[in-house]
Amino acid sequence: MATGRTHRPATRSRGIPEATVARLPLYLRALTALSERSVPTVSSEELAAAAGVNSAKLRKDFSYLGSYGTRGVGYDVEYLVYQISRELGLTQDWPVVIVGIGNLGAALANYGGFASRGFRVAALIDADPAMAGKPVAGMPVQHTDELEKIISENGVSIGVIATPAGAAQQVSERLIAAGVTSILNFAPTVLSVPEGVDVRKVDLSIELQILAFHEQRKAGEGAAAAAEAAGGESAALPLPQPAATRAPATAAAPPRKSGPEGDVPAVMPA
Amino acid sequence: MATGRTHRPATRSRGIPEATVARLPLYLRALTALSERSVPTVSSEELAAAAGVNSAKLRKDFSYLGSYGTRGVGYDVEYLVYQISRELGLTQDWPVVIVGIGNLGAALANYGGFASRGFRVAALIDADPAMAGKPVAGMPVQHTDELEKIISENGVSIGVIATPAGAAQQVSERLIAAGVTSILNFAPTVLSVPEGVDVRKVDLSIELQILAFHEQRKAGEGAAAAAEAAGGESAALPLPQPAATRAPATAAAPPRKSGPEGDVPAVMPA
DNA sequence: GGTTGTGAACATATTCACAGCA
DNA sequence: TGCTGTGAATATGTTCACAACC
Repeated sequence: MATGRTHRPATRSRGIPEATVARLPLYLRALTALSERSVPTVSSEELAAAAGVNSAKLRKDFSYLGSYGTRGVGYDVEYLVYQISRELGLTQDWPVVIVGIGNLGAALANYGGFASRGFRVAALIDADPAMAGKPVAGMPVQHTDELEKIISENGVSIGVIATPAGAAQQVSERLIAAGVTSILNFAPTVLSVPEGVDVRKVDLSIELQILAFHEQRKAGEGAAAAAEAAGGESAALPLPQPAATRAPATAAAPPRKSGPEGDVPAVMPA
Repeated sequence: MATGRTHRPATRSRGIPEATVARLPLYLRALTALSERSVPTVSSEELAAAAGVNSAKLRKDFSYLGSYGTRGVGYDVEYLVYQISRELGLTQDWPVVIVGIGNLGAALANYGGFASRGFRVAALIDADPAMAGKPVAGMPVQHTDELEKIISENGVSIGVIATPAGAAQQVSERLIAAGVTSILNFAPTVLSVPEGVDVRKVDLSIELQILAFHEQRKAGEGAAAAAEAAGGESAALPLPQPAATRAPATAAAPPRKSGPEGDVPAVMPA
């Protein structure tokens, strides 16, 4: 059951636009790097370049947070780091559980930039009894039976799902019932969650398919555009040949519309 | 020196809006599931629910592809699978290389939904000589020295970067010089690439920080909203206590603006 | 009757361009 | 003079609501 939606309906939480929120971590990372190099101030232009956006966008983004810059000078790096951290809620430490300790879960557990950036891995959880007790990233894996206890004892409100697709919905339900209200989902499924729960998804094959779409387009028509502005270190891009440049070797004739007999090409074997 | 941007400037490739392109894989996945259950047709309403979007959006998205539905009936599942696959360029097989075979790279290599969905792992590449020859996901890891040869011999145009952040820029340059024009970047860095090259990034800590932002907001004000529509199996959400409900235990007094002396709170240890 | 396809209305996001201030 | 902060202009995305059609 639960026909609920997946992303909360863009509530424009307090005034800061979603698009801006999504870029704050980027700015924060760039600022942290500057801070480590003891750079005292940056201009919007410099910071924007470091974060990979344009400066008008960055200035507008910052304007939602307040007036933290100095005209004619730029932004104080340390001060901005603090303000953005606070805005993102990183001045407190968020305990996080990772459910599903396969290759991916282990990779996530080992990910360094975790603890350092406002998050703490409270537990690693897996359904396989054989995994229980085994140390991953210096931490014993715990069995799914303990899930509810772990969540409530540690006050966990953010869960990461790295299970197979089939288990994800059920895991999310248990997490939510136990008190989790934000989920980062690596499993390739749409999660149905009640209102008030945030879900973000990370999906390899979706990303690849989006890239494939643009690749196809490049190969198709203006295959010149790629080489065009190739200034820099790359000498003469050899214009890649993606297997067949644009001849669908699979799939013979596209079935004519409204003919659901069944002789349709078997794209997508499963 | 490449001051280039990261995402291509939303070229509205051929007419299909980016936002629509980003959802096509979602529809495709839902349709594939229906196809496996031999469901012959779906309404926009049903399919939208399965994909986690609303039906108006779905219909508008499909309208960019053409008129593939039948009024009063719905969409023919097989036919739509074919059309979307074709639109995404999945009727051909894209060879892909994965660079950086650590935990994450291995996880990606083992990801099943790879081969089945229009992509083929052409090679696994790692800089560590000790890895060379070792089989991962039934495939020998090859050394970075071979990168250029692998790319050109296999006509690879899509590369996946799963290296540490420090190596990512350089790897991307080599990939691009060798002919890659689309990159999926898992390393937490902004890549500078020449125009014509597409980069998509997947970044754990950015996603977590976005979730933290919304979490903080929930905890702050209307902490009631979460419990509100909690219909279903979850009995009485216990309103999680995220460490400190809203008291920045770290960071004492926010440094006053334009005071770059250095007594700024040490948020973000690194 | 039921469902698609789509203009029109609305909402969000980006970019421009410049006034205002250090 | 140099840079921020922001209104206004534009572009993109979403939703509504209904005519067209099966």
